[in-house]
Amino acid sequence: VGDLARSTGLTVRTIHHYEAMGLLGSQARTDSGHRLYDGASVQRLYRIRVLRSLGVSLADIRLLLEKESSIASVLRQHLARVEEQAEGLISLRDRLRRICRREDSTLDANDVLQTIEAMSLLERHLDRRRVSTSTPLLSREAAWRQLGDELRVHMIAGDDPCSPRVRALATRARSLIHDFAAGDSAVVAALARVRTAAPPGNLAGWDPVLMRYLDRALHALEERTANDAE
Amino acid sequence: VGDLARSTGLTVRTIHHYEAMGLLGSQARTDSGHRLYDGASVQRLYRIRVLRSLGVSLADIRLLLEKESSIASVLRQHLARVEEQAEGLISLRDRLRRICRREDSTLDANDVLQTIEAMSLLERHLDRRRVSTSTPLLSREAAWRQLGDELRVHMIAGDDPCSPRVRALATRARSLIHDFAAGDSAVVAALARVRTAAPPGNLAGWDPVLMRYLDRALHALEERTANDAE
DNA sequence: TTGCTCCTCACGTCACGTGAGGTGGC
DNA sequence: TTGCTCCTCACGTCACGTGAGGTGGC
Repeated sequence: VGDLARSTGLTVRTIHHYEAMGLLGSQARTDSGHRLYDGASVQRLYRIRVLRSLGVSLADIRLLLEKESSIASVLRQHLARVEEQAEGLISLRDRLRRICRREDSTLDANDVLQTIEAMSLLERHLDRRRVSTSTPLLSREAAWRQLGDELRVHMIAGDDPCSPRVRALATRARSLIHDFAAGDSAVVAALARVRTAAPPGNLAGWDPVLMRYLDRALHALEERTANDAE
Repeated sequence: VGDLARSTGLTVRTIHHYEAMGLLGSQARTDSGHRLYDGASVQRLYRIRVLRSLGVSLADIRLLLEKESSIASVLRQHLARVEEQAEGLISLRDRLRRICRREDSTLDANDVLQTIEAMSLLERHLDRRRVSTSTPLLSREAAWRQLGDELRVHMIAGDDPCSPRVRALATRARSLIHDFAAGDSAVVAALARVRTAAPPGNLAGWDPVLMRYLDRALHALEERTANDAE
């Protein structure tokens, strides 16, 4: 009978479900059809409960109980899945945080949606680069960090973003950006949008204020290039 | 028709599903019953797609599209859910990592399961404490950190865990432990098990080696107390 | 006779995927 | 006539929750 439920902390329905899924062997029945359980059932349910608390699927638990696979391998496989899920969820969380942070002021739906799309486009681009590119990410990050440090000096000194020294740095930044984008102008545009609309908190030593400063310098650079072309 | 599918990157079935869920208004039909879509449909589907990529539910998206709620509020609510999920998943991931790390050597299923249960018992206890206790967690952590620093000196010096100085520290540790357990002996036992079987990597400045050292000292202390009692 | 537990279906959850079976346009 | 697209059901997913309707034991 299901005093079992009370002693295991499960619901009766859950126990029936486990039985239907084949996690409990066939139980003895009383004349009236009521199930009879013994200590082994309690033990079995206890194990199931612990494994379920880790999120292991009933199918995997069944394999385990049938001794067709070891705890070690099941848990390791499960860990792999959880790692992947957690990574995805953390990245989603961070994207949402960045969007929600700035969004109190600017409430235009279209704008927000485009920013979101820019962010996921960049994420996809990063993933592609991660597998395909030969230049290690670390050296790129070092280049950005170096550039950020130099640029910050000018920003703190209050230099005009159009001044020649700053412009030289902006040119370097632009080249790094185009290098990263690998000829994809959508990536360049997405970078520009994300940089102003939902800047990452701390990436390679850059902060939002510094990014805005770079943005002004890049704008100045673009205008100048346009003028030269005329 | 569903060239729409190709131009939005969705499957035909997905579009039909969205329509069934009320996310697309009623479409015009051709004589033969085929649906006709226009630019507005593309725009609508584009928005749905972006929001779905954030994991927003179809129900929430519908509310948004019907202007019954703002993007800002929907995204903030969604963020709250995601934060909670991520927190849970991260804690699960960390528990699994700690279990899998040691588990290659000791493969006894019962042992592993009991360790898992000890870990979740501690987690629950921590949660309860977090809301009920008046002593701030930070001061407890500081006490542990201080104790760890002192103990490490003895460990590095190669002092016997039974020596009087170390024993004094172990007594302090035991008092901290009982304070944390608040009279619950199951918590004390769980702590002992987790400490040896699946120690956290870095908690308040403690590392597994230091924990094992403390463990030996505590054992020595217990034996001595038992002897005194005789 | 009245509560209580037990039983067995069976629908609902969430966002679709995947056939199943049939019809219109080239 | 032959492919292709389109249509509308409808089942399956995962771990149960939640009644629905009926029966045995006190």
